[in-house]
Amino acid sequence: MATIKDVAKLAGVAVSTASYALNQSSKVAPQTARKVIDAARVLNYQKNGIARDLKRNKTDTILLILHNLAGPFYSELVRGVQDTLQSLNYGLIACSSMGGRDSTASRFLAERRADGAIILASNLGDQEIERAARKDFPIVVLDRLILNHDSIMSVVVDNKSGGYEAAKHLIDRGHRDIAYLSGPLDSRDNLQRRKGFEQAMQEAAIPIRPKWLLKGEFTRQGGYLATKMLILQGDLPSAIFAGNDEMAIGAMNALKDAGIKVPRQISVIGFDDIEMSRYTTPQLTTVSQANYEVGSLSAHLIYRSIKEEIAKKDYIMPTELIIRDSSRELMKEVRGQREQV
Amino acid sequence: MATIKDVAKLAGVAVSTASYALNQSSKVAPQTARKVIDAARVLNYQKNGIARDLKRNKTDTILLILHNLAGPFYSELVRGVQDTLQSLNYGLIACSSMGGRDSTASRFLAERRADGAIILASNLGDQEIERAARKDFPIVVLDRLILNHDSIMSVVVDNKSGGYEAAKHLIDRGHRDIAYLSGPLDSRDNLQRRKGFEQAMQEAAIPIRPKWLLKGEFTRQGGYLATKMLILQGDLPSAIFAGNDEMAIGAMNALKDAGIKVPRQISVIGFDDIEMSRYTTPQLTTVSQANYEVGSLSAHLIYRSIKEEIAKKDYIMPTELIIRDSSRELMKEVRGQREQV
DNA sequence: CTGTTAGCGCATTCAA
DNA sequence: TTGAATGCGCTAACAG
Repeated sequence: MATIKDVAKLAGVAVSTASYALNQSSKVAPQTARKVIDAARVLNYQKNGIARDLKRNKTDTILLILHNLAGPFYSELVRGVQDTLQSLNYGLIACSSMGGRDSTASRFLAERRADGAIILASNLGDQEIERAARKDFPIVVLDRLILNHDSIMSVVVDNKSGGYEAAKHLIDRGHRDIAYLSGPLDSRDNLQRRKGFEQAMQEAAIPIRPKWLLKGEFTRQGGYLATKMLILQGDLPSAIFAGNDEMAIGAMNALKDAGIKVPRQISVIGFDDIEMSRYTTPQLTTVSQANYEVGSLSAHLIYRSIKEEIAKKDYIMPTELIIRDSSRELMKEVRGQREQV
Repeated sequence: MATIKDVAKLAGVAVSTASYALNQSSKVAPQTARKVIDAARVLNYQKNGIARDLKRNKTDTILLILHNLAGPFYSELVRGVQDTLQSLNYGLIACSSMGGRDSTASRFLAERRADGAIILASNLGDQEIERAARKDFPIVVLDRLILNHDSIMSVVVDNKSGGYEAAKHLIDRGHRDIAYLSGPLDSRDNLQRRKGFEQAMQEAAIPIRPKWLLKGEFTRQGGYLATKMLILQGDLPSAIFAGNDEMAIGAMNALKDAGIKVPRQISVIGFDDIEMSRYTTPQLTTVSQANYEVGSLSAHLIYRSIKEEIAKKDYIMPTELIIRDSSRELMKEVRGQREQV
């Protein structure tokens, strides 16, 4: 590997001159620059980015930490981050936090191989994140609230209000027997969504039946199994509110397998508005989050933190109910029937 | 930021001793090590990974280059890479090649910020890849064939045979009027798939009608628009072979919008077996690639190249036809009707 | 405009 | 077993 020294030597100039020339500094005469550039080409010189980072003490790169690089994740969110950082002239690298303390994410976080990080990985401990964040290494967390830390900003979706809207949508259409398909209990998202659900039920004075509170781990399979159980129980609700779309899809699969028609016999509603939710049969009613905006905002926050133009602040983003075909008005006769039970 | 110097000072030892202690070397007395570890904890010391990389001249990290981090990409492939590298104790970072020479991918490639790269990004030039690859920076390319370079290995899917199988499947079921929905003309994948299609047509002595050769850029929208055009043309084929699933989905949407039933009135077949292909209505017949294996193999190849246990070699992976519901036997009466045309 | 020089933080060699 | 010294490749302050 040719180094800048070799280039300087071949061009017959000092290393610093070569460096200036290679970095398009105006301090160097055009002809000298020419010589340097030529020498670099001849030697097929490529700057060593690592040495550069070490010296400059910055990388112009932001780290995006996902639980699993192989998805499913919010592609709109990533797109928001990607577009924004590109326009700010920052690089973006993504890595996974799978594997605990040995994960690439943990390594990069601890060893500070970027200028900041955006984290969407619930398996990373708050503590680890808090230890990594500093003034010169701001972090935006997307899936949790970490307050009281000067260099950590939280951007969260208003899950509670989203959950409320979703539940209200069902209630307004005559549903009273509603099951909630829960995600992991340690997930903030899940908790908030459920709180919104509970609030709507309470306002409508509908008691929540424990046997219609199921667990599905936010996965398609989890939703499938939980719904299977629900079906086996015999006493089906008239609607299922799934804590996320993946589980809702699993639930619809289970219902389909059991010959139960959605939405004719049972309504299903999800949360997230993942792309697939437009391609299920029937199309899934769900709650949408402004994911692109979340991503873009996160990138801006990191950027402005680095440039120290910003005081720490946290954000709560609104949600929007997307009504599609998997939910519908409870039929009158069924309503009557059910009330007899 | 505390550096190793601070740790050494606090522990009352030399920097080298601190370094050894921190790296679990056996050259240091247990009690000395203890002191160092404690000092590190007190100072909340975190090693500077960049300095370490510079000194060691390696990063223990592999770079995965995707055209667009925000997908859609082959998640099974990424999973294969991810799992394998993790088991080999290598880190994985992913970045996008969007933005041409300013992209993070180009920077990382040129500045060699990793120990090797796996590339699945057709917008990167062969030349750029060739310039980056060296003995100590092996590259695996997945979407193209680059031979004659000692440090570049190609792992490609047998697209031609896949295209042949898909076309044959249609032909065997009585279809003769088949449109081919093409991806970007500079895409090797697309070209090979089409070649397979042409071969099958030729063997069956079916002429290829230029007006049924459409372009869709491998995107859903591209497939949608191309199919819209096809419909407007008036003379519909009895089957559409889309160069990838995204376009096939776009095509099915266009057909649905026009009230044309799949597969009753027209068969559709895709390529890739993306996850969504199981969730379309009807489910999409397509060609599957062993993506997990491709990813895993690529990771192994990089690893073994780094460890210099390997001679350069290229791989062609087989495909498999996945028959679902979007394709079916051409009805006899239609067959007759068509033959009159 | 150009050259000399001092580190960036760390791992590692060589002496002690 | 420990410590002093060196250099990875680069940038940037400073001096000329």
